[in-house]
Amino acid sequence: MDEGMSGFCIRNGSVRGSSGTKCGRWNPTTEQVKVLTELFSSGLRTPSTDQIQKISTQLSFYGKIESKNVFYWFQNHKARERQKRRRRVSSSDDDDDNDSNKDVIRRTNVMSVNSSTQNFAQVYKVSEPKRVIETLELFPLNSYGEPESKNLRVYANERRDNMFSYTMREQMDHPPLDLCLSFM
Amino acid sequence: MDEGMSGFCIRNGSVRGSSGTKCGRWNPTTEQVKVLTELFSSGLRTPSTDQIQKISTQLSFYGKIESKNVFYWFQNHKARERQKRRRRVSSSDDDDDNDSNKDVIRRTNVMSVNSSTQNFAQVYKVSEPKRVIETLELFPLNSYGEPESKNLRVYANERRDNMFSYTMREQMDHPPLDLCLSFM
DNA sequence: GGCATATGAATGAAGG
DNA sequence: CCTTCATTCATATGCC
Repeated sequence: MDEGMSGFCIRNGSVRGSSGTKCGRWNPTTEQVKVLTELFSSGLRTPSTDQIQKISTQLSFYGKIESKNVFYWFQNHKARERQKRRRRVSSSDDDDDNDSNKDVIRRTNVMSVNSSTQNFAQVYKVSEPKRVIETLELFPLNSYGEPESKNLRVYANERRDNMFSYTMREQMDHPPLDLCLSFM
Repeated sequence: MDEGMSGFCIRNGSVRGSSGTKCGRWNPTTEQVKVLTELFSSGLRTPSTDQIQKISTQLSFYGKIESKNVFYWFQNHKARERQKRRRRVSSSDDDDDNDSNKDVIRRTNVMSVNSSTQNFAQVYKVSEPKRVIETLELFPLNSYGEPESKNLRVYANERRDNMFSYTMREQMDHPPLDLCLSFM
């Protein structure tokens, strides 16, 4: 409804090219897609608002991007993967569309954190002033068997592999930007 | 979960999409969306069951609709408006935006409505929070995206014939408030 | 140039 | 209210 036809791009007279600055809808750069894809394959499927923000901020280095783009990207990517599986499977093979692990990343943790991690708007629930600072729990990745991570103040290099210590060395020619996607 | 599908592929009258009017889920007509949007921008956020019922009844004139559709519409609209707000806080850039409900009338397919000008006896519970209602501004008939001459606020008397006159006369037991909705 | 596919964006419907 | 899933719409892009 609002934007109607996704045309927020008020065509400033310099677009419509065929490269880069297209207006209208987000056009991810190769690097952005790459990072997003890696995050996804690491198990991140439904990033929290916080994560979205961080990812977005990091990716903005490669080009214009907004939080919602990240949000949609994950939504779509997940949905399509499932859809594909759904379509092609149905063979009732062993492959039973095990998507139940969708919450593999979140669930269990994110929600319980308070402090700055309010989800979209936990504001109304101004009840507990409990701990203020805590550290967000890292997402469990492929194992939830880490319930004891009380001291989750883990950082990039210390993590298993669900975290990208992106230090683009290769094709990088931009500022540091070590993308430590340990967000959350 | 008992509603089942209620799917009715209805009329193509002025359904938004351009493609096949899929059935299965409610596909609001532009008029319905318009009214809902106006109600929302007037301050209505969480209509009571009673209001939902009435709104639904009135909107059924424009096409199939059920109470639950109205209910969901408000829930979603409100939630998304909020999310949009939240998300908007990142993106370093000064992404100026029409955060206001610029509500574009998607297709403006102002079909000729057999305007029966029903009396939209709507119970606008002038409850606590907002009370911004007075008269809804008319919309630019069949033009969209064009500059709204600040002053084209037309009122009831000027309405053509597809306008609802919110005049709660019947079950009214609250302040005046005549909501003049102009449809297309 | 249209048609086919990929994918960004939107939103109805639930679940919790 | 908050989060998520399923569908669908709208474009961009690639192929012929």
